[in-house]
Amino acid sequence: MLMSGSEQQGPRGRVAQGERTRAAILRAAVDLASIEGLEGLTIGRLSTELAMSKSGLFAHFGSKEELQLATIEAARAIFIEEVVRPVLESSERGLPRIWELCERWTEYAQRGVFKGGCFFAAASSEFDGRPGPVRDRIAEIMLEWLAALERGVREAQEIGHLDAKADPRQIAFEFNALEMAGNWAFQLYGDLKAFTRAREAIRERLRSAATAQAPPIASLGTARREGKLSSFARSSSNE
Amino acid sequence: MLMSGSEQQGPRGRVAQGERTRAAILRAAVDLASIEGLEGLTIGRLSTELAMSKSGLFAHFGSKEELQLATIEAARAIFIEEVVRPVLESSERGLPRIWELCERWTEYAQRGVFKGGCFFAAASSEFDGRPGPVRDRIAEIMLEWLAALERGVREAQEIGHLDAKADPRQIAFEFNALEMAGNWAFQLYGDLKAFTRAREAIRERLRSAATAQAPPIASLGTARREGKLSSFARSSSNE
DNA sequence: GAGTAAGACGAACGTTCGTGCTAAATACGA
DNA sequence: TCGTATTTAGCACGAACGTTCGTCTTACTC
Repeated sequence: MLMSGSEQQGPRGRVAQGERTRAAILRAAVDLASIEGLEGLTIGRLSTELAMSKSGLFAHFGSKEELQLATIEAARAIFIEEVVRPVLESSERGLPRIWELCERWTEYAQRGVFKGGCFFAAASSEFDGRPGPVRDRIAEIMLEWLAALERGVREAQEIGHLDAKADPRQIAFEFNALEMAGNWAFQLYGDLKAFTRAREAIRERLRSAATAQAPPIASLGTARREGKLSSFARSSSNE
Repeated sequence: MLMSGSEQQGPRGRVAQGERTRAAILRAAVDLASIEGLEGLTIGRLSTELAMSKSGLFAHFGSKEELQLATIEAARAIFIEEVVRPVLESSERGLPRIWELCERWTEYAQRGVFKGGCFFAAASSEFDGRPGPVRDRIAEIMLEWLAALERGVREAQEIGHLDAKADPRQIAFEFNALEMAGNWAFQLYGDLKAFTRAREAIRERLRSAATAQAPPIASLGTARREGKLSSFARSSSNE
C-alpha cells in the first residue's frame, strides 16, 4: 500500500523530454504548495518560477485539479522515499521501528524536505472542508500513514515489546498528534524545541506501554545516521 | 437592506446601524473563513452571501487585510466566550480547571462553533508561511491559548494536584497537540471517536502527573452541563 | 528529405479578485 | 420635520485566475 513499484521509461531507453519537464514542474509545485497551499498553487505563478509559459505548463495536466492531484502523488513519493522506506530498510520490527518511524518523521519536518513544512499536514488542513477528489486523496494518504504507525505498534505488541492491552489505534493517533504539533509550532514560531517536546512525549508514552523484554527506551537515540542503529539493522527488515 | 428597521432596538441612542452591519458581516466572515480559509474569505463571496454590495461591505474595512484582522478578532471574542470564560467562571483552580479547559475546547470543536472547525487551527496552518500582521496576530492568539493551558498546569502544581517536577510548557504542548489532532481528524474524516481519543490521552497524562491529594481523575466527567460541576463552582474563580 | 507527432509558446477568452471613486439612500439629533 | 453625517450602492479599473486556441520549433520515422 505504502511503497509500490517502478517507473516506466519512454519509448526508447531515454526518458522523453515531456516527462522530464513534468517532473521539474512537480518538484517546484510540491514546494510551492507546501508554502502557499494547494489552492494557492497557481499555474501562473508556477510558470513564472520555472520560466516557462502558462499554456505550456498547463498542457501537461489539462486542469488545475489534475495538477493538484499530480502534485499530491509527487509529494507522496518524496515522503515515502524520505521517511517510510529508510525506516523499513534500516530498523528492526518492534519498538525500534515504531520509534524510528516517529524519529524519521520529525527529522523530515525539521529538515524542511518541503519548504513549507509537512506537505500533508498543510494540505489536509486546507482541504478538510472542500469535498472532491483532491480531499479524498489527501485523506487516503494520511490514513496510510496512520495505518503505518498503527502497524508498527501492533508488531511491537506481537514481538512483546509493548503491552498487548494497549490500543494501537490510540497510540497511532497520539504519535501523529504530537508530530503534527511539532511541525505546527515549528512553522508558526520557528521553535525547534517543539520537536524535542514531541520526541520527549513519544518516548515517555512508549516507556509507559513497554514491557520488561523491550529494548531500553533510552537507547533509542536521536542521532541515527551512520552506525548508531546498526545493532538493529538488516536482519529481516522487509514489511 | 441588511438589517434595516426590522431589528428593533430601543429608539434612543442605541448601537449605530453601521456597527450592527459590521457585526453581521464578521459573524458570516468567521464561518466562511473557518471553511475556506482566511485567504479564501473573499469580499465578493461574502457580500453575495449577505445580499449586499461588494463596495458597501468593503467600506467597513478599507482593505482585505483589515477585514482579515477584524475577522480574527471576532473569532477570538467568540472563542473566549465559548471556551475560556465559562471555564474560568465555573471551575476550581487546579486539576479541575485544566481538565475543564481541555474538555471545553474539545466540545467547542465538536459542536461546530465555527462551521469549518476550530478557526485558529485552520488559520494558523494557512498563514504559517505568510509573514505579515495577519500571521503575527494569529500566532499571538495561539500563544495566549498555550499560555492559558500552561498556567492551568502551573496552578495545579501550586495547589499540589500535579507533580511539581512536571514541565508545564511540555504538558501544554501535549494537550494542545491532542486537541488539535482531534479537530483535524474530525474535519478530515468526520470521526467523532477522535475526540474520545484526545480526551483519553489527556486523562491518562493527567493521571501520570497527578499527586496523591489530587481529586480522582475518573471523577472529571464529560457531561458537565447542569450540576455535575457545581461541586467545583464559584469559590474564588476569577483571574 | 518529407511526414508526423510532441512539446512549448503567445495571445486572448470570460471571470473574479481587491480597490478606488462618486452618487444615492438611509439613519438620527435638532 | 429637516439637515447632515453616516452608510450603502453603482460602476470602473487593473491584475490575476483557469482555460482554449492556433502556431512554431524540435526530434524522430520512413
